[in-house]
Amino acid sequence: MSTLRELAERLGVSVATVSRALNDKPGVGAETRRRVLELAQELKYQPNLAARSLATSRTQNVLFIVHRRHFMDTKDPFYPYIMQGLEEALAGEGYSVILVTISDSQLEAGPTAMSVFREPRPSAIVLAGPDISSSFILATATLDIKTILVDNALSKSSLPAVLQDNQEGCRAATHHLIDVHGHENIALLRGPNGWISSEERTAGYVLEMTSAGLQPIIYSAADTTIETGQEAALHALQTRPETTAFVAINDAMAIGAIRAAREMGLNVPEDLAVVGFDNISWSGYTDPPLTTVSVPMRDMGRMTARVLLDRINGTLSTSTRTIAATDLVVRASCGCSESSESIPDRAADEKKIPEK
Amino acid sequence: MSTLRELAERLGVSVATVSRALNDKPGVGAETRRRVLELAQELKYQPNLAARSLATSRTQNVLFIVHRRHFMDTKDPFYPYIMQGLEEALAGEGYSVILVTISDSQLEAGPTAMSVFREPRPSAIVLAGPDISSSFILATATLDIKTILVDNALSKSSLPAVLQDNQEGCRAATHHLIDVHGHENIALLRGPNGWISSEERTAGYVLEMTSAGLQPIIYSAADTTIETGQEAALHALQTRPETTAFVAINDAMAIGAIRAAREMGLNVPEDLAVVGFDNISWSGYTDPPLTTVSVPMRDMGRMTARVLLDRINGTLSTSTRTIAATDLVVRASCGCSESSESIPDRAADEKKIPEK
DNA sequence: TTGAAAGCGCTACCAA
DNA sequence: TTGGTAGCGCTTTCAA
Repeated sequence: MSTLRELAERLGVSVATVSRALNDKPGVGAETRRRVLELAQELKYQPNLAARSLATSRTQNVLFIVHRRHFMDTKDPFYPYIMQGLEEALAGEGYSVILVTISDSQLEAGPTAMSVFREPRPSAIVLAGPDISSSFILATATLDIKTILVDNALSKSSLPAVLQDNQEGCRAATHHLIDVHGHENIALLRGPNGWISSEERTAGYVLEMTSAGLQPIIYSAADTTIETGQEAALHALQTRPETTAFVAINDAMAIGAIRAAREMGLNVPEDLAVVGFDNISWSGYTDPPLTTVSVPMRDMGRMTARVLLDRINGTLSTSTRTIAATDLVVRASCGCSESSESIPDRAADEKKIPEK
Repeated sequence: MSTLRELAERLGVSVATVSRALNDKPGVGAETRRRVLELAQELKYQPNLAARSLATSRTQNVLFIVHRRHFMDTKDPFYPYIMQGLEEALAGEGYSVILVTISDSQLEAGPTAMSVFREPRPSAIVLAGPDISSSFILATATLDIKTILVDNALSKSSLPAVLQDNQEGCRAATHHLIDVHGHENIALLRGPNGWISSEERTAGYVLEMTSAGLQPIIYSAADTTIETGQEAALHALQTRPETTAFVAINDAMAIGAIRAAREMGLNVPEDLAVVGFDNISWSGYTDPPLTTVSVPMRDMGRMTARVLLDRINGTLSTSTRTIAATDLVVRASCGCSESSESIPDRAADEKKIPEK
């Protein structure tokens, strides 16, 4: 393990100069810099992170904070994918990703009560999921650590956030039912209010319905599971038998809707069309295979890394929302024949929207 | 943020004494130690981890290393659960868990090529999954960093490992088919050789079959997915129509077997019984609901933490395998009526088997 | 543009 | 049982 001093001695310069050269800081002659970089490469110099952290009181770590109940959600694992994308993109940049799952009581106690925020502090913090309370977010943001939200956003704040295009995804799904399959009585199956993705998906549905001159019908359940989806769909089918299609806020509820249809003796998609959202791994194996909207989760992790790096390096100062494109995945539950599944993948696209 | 020196000055002792007291090291008077601990508590003293790492050349981090393709396996997410259990158990002990996903080329290049192994080094390394090559494992083990395997083990080595009770689980599942449902022509659907969990599960099946005087029939597929399970089951049904039950090496293959049955016009469980392994989250929602063997993944993460802490603290010096108990989850695909699903949960049990 | 040196806060060795 | 102190390797300020 070579050290700064070793490099300095070999080159006959001071450690300060070597440090400056290696860190791209001004005040080093071009030729000197070149020689330093060359030798560093040759000796495979790796900075000692503890020493750097001690001197700067910052680690090279990024905290991935997620609610304990939500990290590995059984009905819809979302955050592990994002974390992996983040890790893959950050590993090459010299940053490590630390998993921190927090409980309700920690959420309430706030970030300062957590030892992971002690000196030296992380380079950045990723707050993942809509169930991180805004008080926790706000408290974190005042800590002078780069903070970014994923699958969540604060309406009145300028915190950077990475989101999937919920509204457009749900709009496209609804549009498909209307335009391709000619449905008119399309009901939305959704969960409780408050989560940004639910709200945006609902907005997409409503937008498309009204712009097609159709009446939006919304059924809200207390949760977004197979069971609640089934219940809500059953209720919908009983109270409004004219319903011919469901847009579900996620795949679990969509699967519940298919079960409800079967329970009522209805065939999917002949008597009832169903579309979901998220494209979870087993949505292709339901009977019939589920038409749904895919969310590029790993890409969202990579996007998060990019935004973070931009902020850490000071390249990007304006606050932005980064929106990952979603894609309609057409299978059979909407009424299509399953052959047309592949739609060109624009998952890697991303657009940056300067906030306000 | 109080420092060691601050405590020392307040108490009128040296920093060395304070350090010893706080770290439970010998050479401090009982009364002095008490006073130090008291003041530390009062001031909420938190050691600066960078300083400690610089002095000891060890971080307080634990690396969770898993193959990039395997961390979030779409057909059977396993490691995120384990990682979460690990994190939960370690957070209170002052350790952080860093996710490191590695590619094939990194696997080949070995641990020393990775920057996460530079100075200061992690307190411990968790190598998760059977697709970490033994050369990588061996190289890691020589690094003088506490290393532990999860869902994997080296036969000729004394490395500690945490595993689920695959053999007993598969034996119990097979036993259930024989004993409760009277099947005699039971075939095993499995994947490629080499993975320890597959081998052990196969062994459990073979053990139970032979001890019941029945002939084991094994179908190996190239992978353990729904598709390969379906193919293998189809092949089995065509070549040996007398088959009345399948034991599948995992839930995905079991689901494939159910699809194959449907394809052949067979009813599950009336004409064909199927049991799986892993109890993945949607195994309760297949048609019929899948009888399977549950693996306490979060608990395995906690067990890993415990073994790690024992080793770090030097409490435990003998190398062990820690085996997490598995449980048969009886649903309907075996022929039972679904009511009996709950079997007392002994998931938290664990037994330690001194190696050799 | 370069160098010297003062820390950062802790651990661990050596003396007392 | 205690204290003094020399690093650990880096960043950064101040002088040259």
